[in-house]
Amino acid sequence: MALSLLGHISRGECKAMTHPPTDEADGQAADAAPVSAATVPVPTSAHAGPISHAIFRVARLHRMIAGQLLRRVGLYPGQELVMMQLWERGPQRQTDLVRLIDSDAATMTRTLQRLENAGFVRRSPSPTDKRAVIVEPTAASLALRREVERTWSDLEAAATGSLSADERITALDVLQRLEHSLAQSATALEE
Amino acid sequence: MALSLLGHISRGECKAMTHPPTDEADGQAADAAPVSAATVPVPTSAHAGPISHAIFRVARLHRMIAGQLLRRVGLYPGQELVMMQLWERGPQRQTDLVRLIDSDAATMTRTLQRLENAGFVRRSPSPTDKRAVIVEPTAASLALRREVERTWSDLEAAATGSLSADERITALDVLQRLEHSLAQSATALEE
DNA sequence: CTGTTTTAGTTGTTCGAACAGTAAATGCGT
DNA sequence: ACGCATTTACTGTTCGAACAACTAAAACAG
Repeated sequence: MALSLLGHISRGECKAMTHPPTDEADGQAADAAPVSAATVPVPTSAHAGPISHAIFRVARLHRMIAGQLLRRVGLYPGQELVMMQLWERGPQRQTDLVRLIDSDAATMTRTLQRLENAGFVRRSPSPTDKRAVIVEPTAASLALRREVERTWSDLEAAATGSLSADERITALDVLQRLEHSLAQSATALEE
Repeated sequence: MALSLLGHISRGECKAMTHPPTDEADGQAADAAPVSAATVPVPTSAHAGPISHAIFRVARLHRMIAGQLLRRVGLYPGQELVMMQLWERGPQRQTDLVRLIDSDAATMTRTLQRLENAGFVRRSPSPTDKRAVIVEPTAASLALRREVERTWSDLEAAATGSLSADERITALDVLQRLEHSLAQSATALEE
């Protein structure tokens, strides 16, 4: 059963979102405003934080679809980011990748070990810095590049497919406002 | 170093998003349209899918902050969703929780085992269905409820703190459009 | 009633994410 | 030149997420 993709849609009351694409379109207004009764399986969290909850759902769906698309290419989510950096910027130290991808050194180490085992990456000690490891994409990995790029455009299409040009601009604006807001909170949380 | 929170902000070139809220507002047009030079550390993925990439970043920040807030309460991200369902709806079978949270049966099993070890949940065999396990919140867990609810409102504030009422409405609308779009794609990907 | 299918839950495995701790090399100030 | 903080990378651990395979019980069909 898993999440099986669109598992989150399976809460039956979310009418306009059931699999048969029969009646659609009116979906978003319908299940947001009314809040319905207490009988509706709207997760508790929706009361407390509608936008947080929406972010959560969008994020999960987005990640899920990305995972499905990447699976076809033979990568796990996250690995594609590393490969794209390597393809675009060439050989680098792990630290550089960590900074660019904005990831964790530990995660990067293990992800690169897996990419190395998969044959997509070669790692060699840096001649100038005995601590550093230089990472570079293998020739074999180059065959993936097109597929990964197509995956990204597929993913973008999945997210924005039913949006007009104006809506996409609005979406980007909203997302950046949210990011800005979250980033501010993150700084506050830090010290 | 980890992600250290706001690690992703540390790429200095992302002007309109640096901590000092000095010049903001113009952000989305600035780093989306021009694409700048090739020297800017805008992740490769941003070219291919600006909205996808924005979703990804918002999702990560959101999850990161949620993790920080939940840590104070003694829960891991995801566990709070289970507890909230239990608090609001009382004893349930695992399957019900899986459907409500929209999670995975395997994940639910292990999450509940951990919550049981932490003393927040009690699990007992169902008297009517020998397959099922009834899960209920412990008395000890009730002390958490307020804190978790405060966590959710804190998280909502973190995401929407710098947004006006109108912007929040727009944000919710956008997120629901994105969800709808992604959900549609998910169905297409399924069969 | 018997045989098949569906449902509920568990376990195993492989991922990334995050935190802590470690070791080695580098760099910097005195 | 020495000492000390920083940088770089790795390991261990615990999470959730996702997939596969499996058991046992229930529901269903004939």
